[in-house]
Amino acid sequence: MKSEEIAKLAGVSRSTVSRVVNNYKNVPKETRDKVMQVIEQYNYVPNTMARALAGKGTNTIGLFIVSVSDKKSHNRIYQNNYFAPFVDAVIDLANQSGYYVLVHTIYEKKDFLKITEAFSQKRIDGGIIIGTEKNTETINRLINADYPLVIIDYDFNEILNFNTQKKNVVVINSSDYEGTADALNYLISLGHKKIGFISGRTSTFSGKQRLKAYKDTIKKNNILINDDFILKGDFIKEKTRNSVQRLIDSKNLPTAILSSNDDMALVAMDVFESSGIKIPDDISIAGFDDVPFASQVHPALTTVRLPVYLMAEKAIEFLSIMIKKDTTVFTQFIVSTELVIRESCRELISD
Amino acid sequence: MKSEEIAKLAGVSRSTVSRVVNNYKNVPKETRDKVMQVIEQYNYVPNTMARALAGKGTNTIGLFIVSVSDKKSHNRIYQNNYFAPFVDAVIDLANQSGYYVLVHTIYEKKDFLKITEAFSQKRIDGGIIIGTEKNTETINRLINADYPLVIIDYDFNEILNFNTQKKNVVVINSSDYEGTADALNYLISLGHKKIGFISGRTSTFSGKQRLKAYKDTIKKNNILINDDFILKGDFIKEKTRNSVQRLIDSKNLPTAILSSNDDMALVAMDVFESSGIKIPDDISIAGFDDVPFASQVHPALTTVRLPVYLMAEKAIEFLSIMIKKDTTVFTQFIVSTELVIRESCRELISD
DNA sequence: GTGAAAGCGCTAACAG
DNA sequence: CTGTTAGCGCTTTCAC
Repeated sequence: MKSEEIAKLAGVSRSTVSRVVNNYKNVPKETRDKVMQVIEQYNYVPNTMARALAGKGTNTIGLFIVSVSDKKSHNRIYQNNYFAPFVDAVIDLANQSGYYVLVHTIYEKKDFLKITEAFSQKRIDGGIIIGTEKNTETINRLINADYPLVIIDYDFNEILNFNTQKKNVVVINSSDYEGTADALNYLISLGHKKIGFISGRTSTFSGKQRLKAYKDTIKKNNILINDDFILKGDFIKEKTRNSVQRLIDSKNLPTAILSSNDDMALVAMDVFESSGIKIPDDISIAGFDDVPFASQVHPALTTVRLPVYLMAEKAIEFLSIMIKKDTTVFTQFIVSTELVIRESCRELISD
Repeated sequence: MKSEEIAKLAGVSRSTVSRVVNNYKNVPKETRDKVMQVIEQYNYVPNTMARALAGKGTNTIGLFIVSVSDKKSHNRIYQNNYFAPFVDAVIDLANQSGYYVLVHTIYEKKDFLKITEAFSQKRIDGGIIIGTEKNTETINRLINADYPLVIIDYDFNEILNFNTQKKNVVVINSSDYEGTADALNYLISLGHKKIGFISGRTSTFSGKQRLKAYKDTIKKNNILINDDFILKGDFIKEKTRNSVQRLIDSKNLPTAILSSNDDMALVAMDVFESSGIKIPDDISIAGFDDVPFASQVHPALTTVRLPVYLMAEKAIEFLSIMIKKDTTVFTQFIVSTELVIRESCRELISD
């Protein structure tokens, strides 16, 4: 069923059918109704490929998940507690808004080409990029081409520096700095002074912010920073396991540890308990993200909640606005985190 | 950069460029090399929309997640421990094979149209359908249109009945019946005789099979089936919570319970423990699926592992074969489950 | 072997 | 208001 046939059946031309389909105003109600009836009767849906070729959008958005690492074994998304819920939420929300979603993973530098390709081939009307290690060059090319773009967890200043003209971009970040400070202040209020930190990948905006907030907050409270207490985790479980084990072997433990994310906090809990170190009795642990696991583990993990669903909602919302070209939007949107106190931290009773 | 420009630069016609791009044999190596060089130099990629319009495939597959329910509040995929890993695995694997993936959720009957639409609009070359409540009518229409299709968890006999001609379909199921029997036999070997069952949605093939296996196995072991011990869970957490609570209130507990999936088993554990009923001391519990949670909960859940990743691999593999049209494939593929014994079941010491 | 030309289904500028 | 016409970029007969 093509527009020509509908036209014939309705006794009009293809152009008129097109006008009706695209909701042009200059079609009399009578004609419109006549055409619409035939369209509905035959369940006609215009061919998207032809539409796209002729210059219209494709009604689909791209979701790119980048997880570039030096390692051979990549951190596959299906086993990542942070990506997975976001991905699924985006799909769900986009579909509800009538968009198709093209999802693509990026594990190597050359995969970035897939993003530009998807845009230049008109496969997508707009895109969302999430993940570690965003490629600045690619991002700038996309922005300069004025493709509607939403970037999750990215340094907005980088965009400001590279782009004099404001374009169609929105960056969505969370209050990583404040969230980290909140958690730390909570730990300090519990009487902790020897507070360790498991850092994430600092090539990530949030990873960088959380580490900075840790150092700043510790200093601000007149606590001496002990570099031995800053563990490298890089958001990778295996690496975290090793770092924590080394800390245990050093026989010099902090009384509390804040982790840059829950996945690493959970690993730490596991390693500590295997070594007979009880949580929260012997050491307090807090995380960041509030992944589903966090609340179901024993003891339940105290953590800083990242509103993943809200972030997905905002991403779709902004992208939708940009695609519809009602207005151009260039902004950073910051969602608030929230400290969720559970059972993994205890008050330090000073003698 | 379009084929015409490449043609000009290479000193040939668009047709020749097309032939080179599509790997036609009747192009002399010399010409091919000449064209290829220009293509690579300018990083030319043919426009997929135009290609699709002209009759070629789009190099993208569709992934449809159906979760139809009578309820208003749908069981969103992003919070479903069974769908999420499969979805993510499929995306990952498809991307690795060079496919783009279009993901779509289906929450209402009318959403099924999106599947046929995606195909008829040539948005996708093939599709994978997973989830509850598959719409037989839609599926038959798709099969008869000969669209490459992989269906997860579906009764193959339904397809055999409705389709005399063998078409391009493969159904991927797991050994639900055997897996259930394995778990039950394990429980029986532990000395349990009063074994309850939390059933899933019987509108699902796996849900039906698991229930059937439960009844058969219990009977086969000369144990009387107590209908009070068969709890309705329908793969829904809230429903499960209520069913379990009612069982507790009845004061007549089985000594062990097998759940149709882990999510419900986890809910049951939670409800029991809230009522002061210890696992596995007071009651043994086993699940099905082996979701990531299962191994990290305390006590770790004994369950039947569903090889989700393998299922995703097979789905892509078969779909790929069908799309390439090397051969037509019509078959059912059954992946094996495996009993994973952990800590949630204990031997019943008879006096 | 390779180019010319038609066509995939749709939109948009141009007339009327 | 509405039909006619010319593309969008590619594939594919059909000749040469």
